[in-house]
Amino acid sequence: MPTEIKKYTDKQELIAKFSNALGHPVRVAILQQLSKQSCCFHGDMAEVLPIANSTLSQHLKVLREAGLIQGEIDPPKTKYCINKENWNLAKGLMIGFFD
Amino acid sequence: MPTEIKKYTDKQELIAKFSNALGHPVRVAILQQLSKQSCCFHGDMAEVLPIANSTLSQHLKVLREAGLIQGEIDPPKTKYCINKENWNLAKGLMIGFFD
DNA sequence: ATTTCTGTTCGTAAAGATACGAACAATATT
DNA sequence: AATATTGTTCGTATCTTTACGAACAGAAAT
Repeated sequence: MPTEIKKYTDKQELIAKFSNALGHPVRVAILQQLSKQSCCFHGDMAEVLPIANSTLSQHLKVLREAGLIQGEIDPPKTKYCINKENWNLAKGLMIGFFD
Repeated sequence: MPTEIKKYTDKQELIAKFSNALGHPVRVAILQQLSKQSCCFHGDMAEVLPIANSTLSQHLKVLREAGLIQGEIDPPKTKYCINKENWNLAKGLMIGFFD
């Protein structure tokens, strides 16, 4: 495992990872809503968005795995919030990227 | 064709489109280089990047179709440049998005 | 005219993304 | 205990992305 050849810098990988998470309009919509009010329930988003519930779960998972949001179960509902640390990291990277 | 139901706003679609283009580290690397020196030949990038020539062409096409770069043939070479108008559009959208 | 240089496009394979409904799990309510 | 509510996960189908080498195309030089 020390024989891993890095093809890209950590920064390039990070920018790509965050950008990828923003690469679908429904995920942009989710994040816009979430950044506006910081937190939101799955159900409230499902009412507004033009996708099936299961598809929404998948997109939320993508955002979670990219580190941009975090979810917590607040039975029987699930509440999703912006992960502020990574959100700010992404913000800084993107601003730096565009100069 | 008037019966098109819009699922997302133009802004959401645009952010997703630009983000998608940034969604692969090699494309991030290309744009970093290009934004640093404004223009660059295909061949010079090919020397540095860890991908085949044909793959590079594909990635450049993705960036072109997203509007972030433009290419012009300067025989026998091909020169690629940042599309400044769209670059600034993307910059503005991303900054607005992250607040 | 043929060869060289540069880059694109084609063909193709493997992997990932997106979508949905059905089935499942966990908690709360009856 | 049975039911209802809320989301997640599973199974599946379809499409897209990424990658490569081979074949191709255009201009320049021999």
